[in-house]
Amino acid sequence: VSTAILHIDLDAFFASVELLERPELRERPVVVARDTDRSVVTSANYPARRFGLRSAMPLSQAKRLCPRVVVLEPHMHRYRELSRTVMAIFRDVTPLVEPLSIDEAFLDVSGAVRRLGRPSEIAASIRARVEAETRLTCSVGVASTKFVAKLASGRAKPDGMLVIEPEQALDYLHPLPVDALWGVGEATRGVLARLGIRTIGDLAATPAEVLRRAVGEAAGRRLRDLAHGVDPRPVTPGGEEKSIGHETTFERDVSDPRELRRVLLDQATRSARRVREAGLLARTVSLKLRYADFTTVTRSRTLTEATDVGRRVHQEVSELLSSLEPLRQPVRLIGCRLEQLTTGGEDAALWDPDEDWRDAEHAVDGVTERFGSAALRPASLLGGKDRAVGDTSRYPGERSAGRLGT
DNA sequence: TCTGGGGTCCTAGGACCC
DNA sequence: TCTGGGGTCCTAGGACCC
Repeated sequence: VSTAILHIDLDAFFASVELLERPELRERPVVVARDTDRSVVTSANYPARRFGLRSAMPLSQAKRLCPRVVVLEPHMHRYRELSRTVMAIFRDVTPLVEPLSIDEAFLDVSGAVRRLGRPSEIAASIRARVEAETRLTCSVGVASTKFVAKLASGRAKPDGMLVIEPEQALDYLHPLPVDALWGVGEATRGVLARLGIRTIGDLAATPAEVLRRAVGEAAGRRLRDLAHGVDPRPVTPGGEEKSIGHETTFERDVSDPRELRRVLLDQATRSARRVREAGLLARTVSLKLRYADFTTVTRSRTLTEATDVGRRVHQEVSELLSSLEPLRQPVRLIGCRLEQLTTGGEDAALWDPDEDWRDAEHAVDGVTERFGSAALRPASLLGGKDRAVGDTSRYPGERSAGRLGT
């Protein structure tokens, strides 16, 4: 086994991208977040981290900890664009690139060693290229397994590199707290702590059966393996997405069912469009609701016939909402997700999203996208065309369709 | 402190099939 | 007539990651 897996992670990615255009703010504490009462920090630069600001922290708390913090609005399209640039640099080195998220990836460079030198040299040249072409810094962990490489890149931050040779791995791992492991968060850490398991070394010394009872079959085995430095997962590029969806947290809790269905229509339309653009169809539609007290419920339904039509999705998700009515509390968040994506949708390359008038159902999606849900009132645009499709005379709030499981 | 939005994976129970 | 065990699908919920 060679030490040829790289984990590369852009440093404070969103904040760094914003600072490209606001260099005068570099030394000041900066976070990226939508500036609303219920926002959380999505990225904090290093000066902000000195005040204890972290991503996922409520913005209100961040402002309390650091009143002079500068809040910058996110620009997802820029991040996506720079992400593509950086991933392309990685793919120049090897086709074995597995993006983990918008700002990090695993690379298996074992096949590039003869051509490009030792993994640490490859890592150094990638770091130089990323900085030269994007003015962003990244950190690289080099190891013989994915999870040790990921731990190493975290340790190398910011703007650094750390190589962990296979024979050093266990000495490196065992003193670390259990939640350093990928897949151990707050809940699992609590469960393990009650068993006296605090470090990865403790974990390695725990009998498999004890672990299985504590955290379940799959997690138990995985934790034990990782604690022994065992991680056979290969770097695998690509992979189809398994679900597509959108969710919205309201600035103020909402009780009005018409308002909820308006938001659902927008989410259903956008989700279905993304499914179409991927040339896929969705078999399962699911609704997510978070009440004022933060309890969250989901309802889902698997269709007999997969769909990529926004109106169809909206109809399902609206009926799922009906099954929860009357709502026990005002709603804080609502979301719509499409799962069980299958191929068989029309090839996205064959149609132009702006000319999506192949049939009346997709036409309805097009109208919704262009003119908003108000355009769907039978009186305005769609009366005749709509009825031609059948069963689409409903619009948000018109009726409460409680019919399920037919 | 008071909790976003995008996801993935796992568990558990029940239905159903062989 | 009563009962086994394994596998898959569906649904709901939850942990976790960035």
